[in-house]
Parts: sequence; structure tokens; C-alpha cells
Amino acid sequence: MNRARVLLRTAAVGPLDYRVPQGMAVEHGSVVEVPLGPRRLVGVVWEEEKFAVEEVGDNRLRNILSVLDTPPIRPELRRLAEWTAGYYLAPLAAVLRMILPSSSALGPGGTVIEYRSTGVEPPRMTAQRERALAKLDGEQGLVRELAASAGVSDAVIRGLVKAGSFEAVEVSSDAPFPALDPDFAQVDLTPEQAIAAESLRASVSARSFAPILLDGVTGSGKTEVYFEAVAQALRQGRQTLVLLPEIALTQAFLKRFAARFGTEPALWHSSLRSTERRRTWRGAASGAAKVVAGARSALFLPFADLACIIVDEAHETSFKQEDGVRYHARDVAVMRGLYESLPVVLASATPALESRHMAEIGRYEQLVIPSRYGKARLPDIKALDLLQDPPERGHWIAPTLIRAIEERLERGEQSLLFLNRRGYAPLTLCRHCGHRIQCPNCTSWMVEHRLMRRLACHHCGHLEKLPEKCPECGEPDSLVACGPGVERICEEVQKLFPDARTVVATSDTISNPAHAAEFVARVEAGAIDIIVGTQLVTKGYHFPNLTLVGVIDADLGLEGGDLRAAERTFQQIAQVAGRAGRAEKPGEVIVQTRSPGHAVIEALVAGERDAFYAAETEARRHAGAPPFGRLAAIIVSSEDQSEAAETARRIKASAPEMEDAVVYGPAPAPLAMLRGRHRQRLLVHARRSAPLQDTMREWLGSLDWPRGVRVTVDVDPYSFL
DNA sequence: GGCTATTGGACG
DNA sequence: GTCCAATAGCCA
Repeated sequence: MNRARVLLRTAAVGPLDYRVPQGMAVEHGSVVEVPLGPRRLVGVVWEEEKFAVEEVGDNRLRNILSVLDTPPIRPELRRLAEWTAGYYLAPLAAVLRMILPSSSALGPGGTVIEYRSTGVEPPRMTAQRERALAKLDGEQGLVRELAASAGVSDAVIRGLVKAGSFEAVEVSSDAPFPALDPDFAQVDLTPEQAIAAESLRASVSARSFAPILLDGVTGSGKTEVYFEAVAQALRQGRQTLVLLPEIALTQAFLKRFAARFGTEPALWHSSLRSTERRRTWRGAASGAAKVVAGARSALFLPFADLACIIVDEAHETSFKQEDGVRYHARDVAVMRGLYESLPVVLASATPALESRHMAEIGRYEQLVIPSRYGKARLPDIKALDLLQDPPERGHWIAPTLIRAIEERLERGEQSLLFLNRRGYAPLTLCRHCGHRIQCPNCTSWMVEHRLMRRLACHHCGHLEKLPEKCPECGEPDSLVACGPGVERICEEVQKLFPDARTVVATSDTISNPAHAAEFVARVEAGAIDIIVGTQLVTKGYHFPNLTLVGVIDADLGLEGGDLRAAERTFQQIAQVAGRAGRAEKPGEVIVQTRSPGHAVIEALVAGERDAFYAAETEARRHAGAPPFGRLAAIIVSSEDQSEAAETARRIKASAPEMEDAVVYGPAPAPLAMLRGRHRQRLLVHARRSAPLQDTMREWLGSLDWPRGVRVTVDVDPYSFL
């Protein structure tokens, strides 16, 4: 090879050709450093024929500077990258950015000095120092990382190091991974679990593509079952990837994993420190990291010898990336399984309708674990009609639910109240003039967070102080909180049961693995009587003494009515219900609703999961909705409202004639303004068989729009905001 | 004319 | 993405 086509991570620059100097070993997939103008960039050598680029004369080529010290990106992963870019209409370079982390992980390794708080008070305390110490308790990282995490300058951290409040820790970025033992723990499976486990072991050994739906009710021990697939891969010396929907969940997972295999797996998620990032990436590439547990982006790690992919809680919508490359990790995982010839296990108690459908038509294998582990039985779900049994005025917990909590307190058992709404109140209103406090950057109300004493926008993160008088009419003490959030429910609980120990569990209070571990430990130790939580508490946790789940507002998810609203509500309530009665003590679930006759609520109460799915599937089939038809959204945004609207109109006007697709819109998006950008949406609804991506590529590729206007395509959208 | 802000193209 | 040169806009 004397010239090479190099794909760079910057989307704005297409693939470029370089000269391979004499004696340099370069092959397809090699990770190389190349010059571009005055800069040095990292890229990957790709097959020339994949790109239609203008040929450039040998005389204009510059030399590849070096081949980096990492295994080449294997063809299977290159094909997956191409598929992802093609399917989601994203630049290949943007997918490459997910494969190659920032260059720090690619450069030479060695030891670095990180710092960890010691608990020593500095002799002189300042506001900045106080903030850093409060925020960084128990954290470790580079000075730069700590400073960024606490929102202070590097100098503050360096000062605290000098004062003895932080100590230096030498960290090797290439520390070896401790060996995982496939036979560390005695495994005690029920006959039902054993059958599923054996099937998974066989799939791993078969070394061929096999998408598998592992469908087991909550508490049936799916994790123990798929651990047997991990064990099988370990015995063969090969690697496993476990995708988890939320970092907050990893703590519980890691504990169970370590109990089964003797030590924790390698980790991958967006908030890793640079040393950890480097270690996991290189461990995946070398094959030294036998198991990687991670968020969706772990899907693009360059595994040397992958044997199996497991998608835990595969129905979770957080697997859908909502910015950058808008891919669905569950679907890309299946494609990776296809390219790498390996089994992909989608584990869930409430599978996505799409996944169930694939199993029904025989495209996915289905393994069912029909009952709970040991003596545990599925909880009894009751609907509580809020019109018949209303809470007191200005309150949200109905008398029946209050009595149920009371019983648990008397028996020394725990209760969980679920409301998928962070903060204290979703809307703040002026009683005098009717003004509603809105985010300056978004079309959304500011949410009061009483614990933080701030108003927050849940879309852009904008924060403001809670005003003392109405910002519109200036009337003092006229602002009232409307509606409940978890903090307000917690306040109500504390008024009702002043002696009970309550905790709010949301992404605000459990924002890192350390918090998650502390939360789990406190609940397990019986130091908590009542948990009030958002969707964060609906999955993964196993609290044997928790016997009551109260759903504060089951109707919340049904509002807005996007195509998956009913399915999502069903999954969410079934999952949170699954937290009750996970050991010997039976669980009870009380679902507060204003529409007990709604199909979702009736299905939950009757325990008729299959009937619900069947009806929902028929409705989707009738509407030509996914998985029977396909959707793609086009979102046009600009700081200039008229430019966004005009561009959207032009896109619509240039839509090609399509027999098998319809274009709806443009219309202002439900979130008409987001982060200061005005947004218009179009929706393409196509038949299953339509060449959706090709059509859209051609359509949008022939247009251009003013600078400052962004046009994004969302294939298989999950959010319609 | 001389200065700064904006924009389009090249970068191999 | 970033740099650079051509161009447009602005003032004296």
C-alpha cells in the first residue's frame, strides 16, 4: 500500500488520501495520525471504493505521520459504522467519533497523578473552596477534571492540594484487568432459568448471529440467566458487552456481577475520567477486558474477540440517542451481532412491542422465564379511582394509599411512591395576574426545585432564583406552585408520617454511582421507610423488604399521546410494580388514576400482558405505525424563527413524489423553542418496504439552507417534541 | 482608502 | 473543525 484513504473524525472534512511512507505498515483499519494544514489529526484507513471522492495526484499527497499503537479497527466494526451512518443518515465521520475516543486514549500510556479529597479542612475557607469540597467528596480525578466537575477554576483545586484537602494518587492508565472467574459463585437456578441459561450457552458456543428476546417477568432472575452466557464466553476466553440503560443503575449491577464472577467488569460511559476511558478502550481493543458494562456508546468499542452482546432492560427508551447520531443502541446491537456473527440478548420484563413482534414472526428467538425466583410472587395490582376516592384538596395521596403506607410502617416494611416528575412543582403561577414562569430559551415552564431553591428548565438546564414577587406584575408573595413533583409528594408524606424516614430518589439526588451505592445501602439496611422516586427507581433495584408500590399519577404518561404513550405507561408501571414483593413477603401495588377504564390500566390490573400487547400491536398495524411502517422526523431549527419556517417550507416543497410515503408538516414542534432555537418539524411516514433513507438522502442532499439553520433527521424517532 | 466583520472554500 | 483570503459593510 503506497497511498491510503483516511477517514477523519471531523464531519466537515471528507475522507482524504495520504502517502504511505516507505516501510510503514498500513492496512485497512489502521489508526493513523495525519497532517491537515498545520494540524495533526487521528483517523482510520478505510477502503477507497467506499467513497466517491475526486482523485488527487500523487504529487499533492502528504505523508501519514505514524500508525498508532493500537490494533486496527476490524472490518466488522467498519461495516457496522457504515451501516449506522447509512441507516441514521449521519456522516460516517460522526460514527467514527464514537469508535475513536478523544486522542488521550490513543496516545502513549503511563502513570498520571490524580487527586482525591482527604476530608482535611483547609486552614482558609473560601466560597469556591467550600463549593469544590462539597461537590467533590469522595471523587478522584485530574485537577482539570475535578475543577470542571465542581465548576471552579484549576487554581482552586491546586490550592486545596497545597492545603492538604486533596492528596495525590498515582494511577496507571494501563493497569491490568483482574481476571473474572466463570465459576466463582455457586449458581443455583430454577428449572425454568436453567433451560434458558443452557440455550444461551449454546448460542454463545455456536458463534453465529442470533437475536434472542429474553423475556422474563420482573424478579424472575434474568440477570442470573444471562450471566451464564457471560460465563460461557469467559470459559472460551472471549469478550462480552453488557449494555445498561442508565449509569445510575450500574452500581447494583456491578455488585451482582462481582458476586457471580469474583470482581467487577470494565466500565464505559460518558462521565469516565480520561484514565479510565483509556484503560477500557484499550482493554476492549486488546481483548484484556473480558467483560465491558456500559451505556449505549459502549456499542462502538473496538472489541478484539466479542462473543456476545447483552442489552439489559432492552425496552428502555434511553437506548435511543437523541443528539448527534440519533441511533437506537438496541437496534445497532442487533446489527453488530449480525456483522460479528454472535448472539445478541435483549433482556426485559416488558419488551418493546417492536421486539415482541420480531419474536412473533420468528426473526428473533424467544426465551421466556414465566415465574418469579424462589417464593416471590408477582404483586397484586389495584387501580384506585381518584374520582371515587380523591385525596384531600391540595394533596395527591388518596386515603386508601395512605392507609396502605400506614400498614407498612406498622409492620416495619418499606413503601415506594412513584411519580415521573422531578422537582417540587411543574408550574409556578402568579395568583394576581396569571403569569406563568417560562424558560427564556425554551417553550417550557420553569420547574420549581425546592431542595435547590431554584427554578429549573428540564430541557436546557437554565436555572434561576425563585423570585419573591411576580416577574410580570411585581405583586409580592403571589406565586403559587401548581401540581406535584416528587419533592412535593415527599413533603406530603412527611406531613402525614412525621416519624417515617423518607427519601427522594431522582437524578437530582442520585447523580453519580457513589450516591446510588449510598441510596441502595440505606434502603437495604432498613434506614428508609418510604422512597419517593421518578423512573430512576422503576428498574434494577431489588429491595426484599419493599412490599408496597404506589403510583401517584398513572395518567401522566398517557398525556400528549405519542405513538408509544400507552406502551410506555404499561412498561413503566409494570416495572415499578415489579419492585414490590421481590422476596417472601407478597407485594401490593396501588395505581392512582382518573381513568380506571383505560385499556392500559385494565391490562395492568388484570395482569393481561399478552392481551394488551396484542391489542396494541393490532392498533399499530392498523395505523401503519412501527413496526409495520416507518417514520422519520426532519427537525429544522434556527435562532431566527422565520428562517427556520422558510427552510422547513422549502424542504416540504421539494419533497419527491412518493407512492409509498407521505410527508406531514411542517409545523412548529411541540417544543417550539429549545435552547434559544426555533424549531419546525416534518414527519415522513413510509411503508415498511419503502427505500426511506435513499429517498431522504437524495431529497435533502439536493438542498441547501442558510448558515445558522440546522436540519436534523431522526430515523425511527422516539421523541416527538 | 483603510479598517473590521462575514463568508465560502480548502485542507490530501 | 480551523485557517485564510476574498468580499461586503462602514466610516472618514
